[in-house]
This record gives sequence, structure tokens and C-alpha cells, in this order.
Amino acid sequence: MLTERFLRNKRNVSLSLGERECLEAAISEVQTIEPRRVLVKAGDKLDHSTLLIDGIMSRHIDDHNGLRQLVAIHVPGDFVDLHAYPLKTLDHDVASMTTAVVGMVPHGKLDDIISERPQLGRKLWYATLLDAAIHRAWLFRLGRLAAVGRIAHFLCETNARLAAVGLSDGRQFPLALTQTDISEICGLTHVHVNRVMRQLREERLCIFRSSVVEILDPVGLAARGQFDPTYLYIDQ
Amino acid sequence: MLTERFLRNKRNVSLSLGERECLEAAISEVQTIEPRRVLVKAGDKLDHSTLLIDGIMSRHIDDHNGLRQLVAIHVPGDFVDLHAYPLKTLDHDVASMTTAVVGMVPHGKLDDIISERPQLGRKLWYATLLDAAIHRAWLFRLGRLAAVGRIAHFLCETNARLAAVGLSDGRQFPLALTQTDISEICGLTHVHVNRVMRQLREERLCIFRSSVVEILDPVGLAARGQFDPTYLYIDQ
DNA sequence: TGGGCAAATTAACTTTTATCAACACGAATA
DNA sequence: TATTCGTGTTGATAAAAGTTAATTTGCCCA
Repeated sequence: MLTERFLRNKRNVSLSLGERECLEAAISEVQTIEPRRVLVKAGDKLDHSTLLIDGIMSRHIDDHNGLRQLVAIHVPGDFVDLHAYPLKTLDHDVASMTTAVVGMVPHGKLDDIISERPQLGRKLWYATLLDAAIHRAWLFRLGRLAAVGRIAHFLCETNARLAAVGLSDGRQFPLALTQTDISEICGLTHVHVNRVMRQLREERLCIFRSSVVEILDPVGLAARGQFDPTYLYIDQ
Repeated sequence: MLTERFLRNKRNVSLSLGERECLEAAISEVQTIEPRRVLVKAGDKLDHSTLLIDGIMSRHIDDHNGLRQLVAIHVPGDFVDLHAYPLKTLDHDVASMTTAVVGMVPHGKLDDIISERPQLGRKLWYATLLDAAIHRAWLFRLGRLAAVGRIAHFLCETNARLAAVGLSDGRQFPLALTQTDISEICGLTHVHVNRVMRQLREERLCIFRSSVVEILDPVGLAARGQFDPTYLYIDQ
């Protein structure tokens, strides 16, 4: 089922089978996207939103020097640009980081869902607010944490998000990002990311190699990143 | 009218008179709050949301050393914690920065609005997504801009937001924040904020003194902060 | 009018991170 | 097997921002 990971294990919002089928039916088309494709540019007018089924996608804002700040990454089960439904245009770009499989959901079908199934509509709203909660955690990361903490926090978050949708066992997970990607997420240079990665390795906290993250000391890594997963609103 | 500034001058979402009256009627109580009061702690269960009528409020996340990162500031017309309506608990604290006048809106009344006036419900959703768009701009600010740029960007944003609700003439506006507040917004120390403020003053870009911001060179300041107001979704 | 106090300001010094420049490694390919 | 290219790694140096500690300013109030 394409929507099986949507809001999976999220507090207060388990979808009924009927709701899940309804959402599934709203997917007009499934596409496979190459890695590193920019799908949406800031300002584009959108008539559909994108449910990520497989792979990793990102949202970013460009600066005047052609550098970019990632403002979100998305894992399977996330509605990548659902906020484009009320907002109509986006304030940032959307891109694939890996090969990605996505389901396109026309906004017209969302209109139908809202009017026919207001409870499901509320859950879509909720999904966009989870995104905002993650934005806030990223603000904390960038504003208050030094380089080691930022990367530790990011790795803990990604582990928790992937675990919630069954893509991490809590210790180890595939993550096909480069150190440059991490630098664009954490507001650092790729050179400094490399140094921090070595430090995490030497302190036996975490190893990130060959597109696999292995967390050796989950408690220690969380402490380094002052990571508290409450903001992810994961069940239990 | 208490709700007169809500979504004022925002693109695609002008409220009809009926909608505004409906929202007005949903305010159960108006309160005046002293400066520097923490109204909501992370994790609190909320049964109402707060419309800011006058003053400045903030949302922040505490770190392990008792320092805080502000994740949002709110100006009159903003629904400070509307996202608590779908989420039920917050991931951060809410506080007043100045003396503030707020309208309390019970979540039960929002339920009624959603079911009886789905169009207005959509606009409430929209309002929470504007918050998220501002979060993303703050991520850009913290992740890609150096100290001068961060402060320039913040001052431009605040000017634009206040101007949209009639509280700035585009050049000068009252802003009762301390340099320490700015440091908690921009992820800097208050000492460094002070140095940057002097620099902005010496470059004749902006003067912030006695709780008044005076923008001497709007274009220059925006350039310094790479500020593009599109993300605020302001009309025109 | 003189304390008291929060906020602003400044200086000296330290730490962190960026910048610049090589070089190494490994997978894909000719 | 040699080549290429993206990615990772390392070192030297510079720049930015943090830390610590005074000092000043402006304002409220006894």
C-alpha cells in the first residue's frame, strides 16, 4: 500500500482503514525520480502535492552565492509539499536526494477529502504541523548547537524518523547522503563536517560510512546533540 | 475589532466580514499579560489557542545550559499557538516579550468553525503554514548568513510583518526588544549583537535605539540580509 | 538627588569554524 | 589496466564569533 507509512506511529492520528484507502485513491500517478533533480522551484504554482513513497527528498533555499540551506529532508511516508495545497506557491525548492518514488496527489482530490472526510482533513493539517515542529527543532540545532552537536542531533533525528516508519532498527540505517549534504543541512562547510565525523567516529559515538549510519552509542549521541524526540510526536 | 489584524494583507486569504465576526465571537476572553511571562511550557496540554492583539510574544526552546533559542516571534494579528489545536501539546514554550493583550480562543469553538465554515477553517490552516514559512526563512538566516546578515534579515522581516498590519511605516517602528533578545533570535551572543549593531549604525543602514528601529537604507539592509519578502505571502 | 539595576558598550583574549589547497580513495568506465 | 570524477580526508592559515570581565548609560524610584 502506497500510503502505509503516512503518519505511521504518530501520536493521536492513526488513520482508519477507510481513510487510508481514501488517501490511496487520491494518488493519481506514481513516478520514479532520478537522484538530484529539482522538482519544484520557489514560486511555482502547484496543483498537486507529493507523497514520498521511497527514497529521500529535500527542500532548500538558495543564497546569493549559489549555496543552499536545506530546510527539510523527507523520508518515506512524508507528504513533501502538502503545505503547497493551502499556500498555492512555495517559498523554496523541492528536490530528490536519492532515487525517489513519489505519489502525486491532485489538489482537487484533497478538496474532496476535506469536504467529505473532515477528520482525514484534520490529519492532513496535522501532518503539515509536524513538518513545522521539525523546522523548529532545526532552528534549535542551528541556533544553539556547535558543529558536533548539530550533526549528532541530525543523526538522532533521522534515526528516530526512519525507525518510526520501519526503516531503521534504531542502531543502523542506510542514508545515501554525502558529507556536503550534511553540511547544507547543518549550516557548516563540508570540510568541517568531515572533521566532526572523524571526531564522532573516534569517540565511538557514530560511524557514517558507505551510505550507512551506525550509531554505536545512542545515549551518548543524543546527549551530544541535546536530542529529545518529543517534537517528532511519535507514539509511545 | 480584536481580529482586525488576523491575516491582514495576506495573499489569497482575505476574510469576509462574516468570517471575521465568526472568529471574533470565538474569543472567550481577553487578557493583558505582563512582559516576560512564560504562558505555556512545552508538553502542556492546551484546550485553547491565543490570538495576539497587542504587543510581542515569542516561542522558544531551552537548551541544557538554560539558554534559549527563539523559534518565532509574533506581532499583533498572529495566532501565537494555533498549531496547538491539531497537535494538542506543544514542543516549545510560549512567552510574552512585552506587555501583551491576547484573545483566548477555546478549541471547542474552533471545532465549530471547522464544521460550520470550512472556508474559514482552511484559512486557519493557512495561518499555521505562514508560521512554517517564517520558520524556514529563519533556518536560512541561521544556516547561511553571518552575524551582520542575520540581524539585517531579522530587522527587514520584522519591518515587513509590522508594516503589513499597520505598525510600521516601512522605515521606522517601535520594537521593545533587548540586544539579548536579538541574540536569542539570531543564535549569537549579546556581545556580538552589540558589535553588529554598531556596524549597522556606522554603515548608515539601520539604527536600533531606545526600543525603536530606524531603517536608514532599506535596500542596503535587505541586500545585507539577502532578504526577499516573498515568503511572508504579503499582498502586492 | 543619589542609589540601584538592567541594558548597552567596550576591550583583551580564546575558540571555533571557514577558507584554501592538496591529496587519497573507490567506483564506474574506457 | 588506466582514467576520470565525485567524494572524502588532511593541513595550514585566516576570519568570525565566543568568553570573560569591566565600564558606561539611562532610567526608575526611594
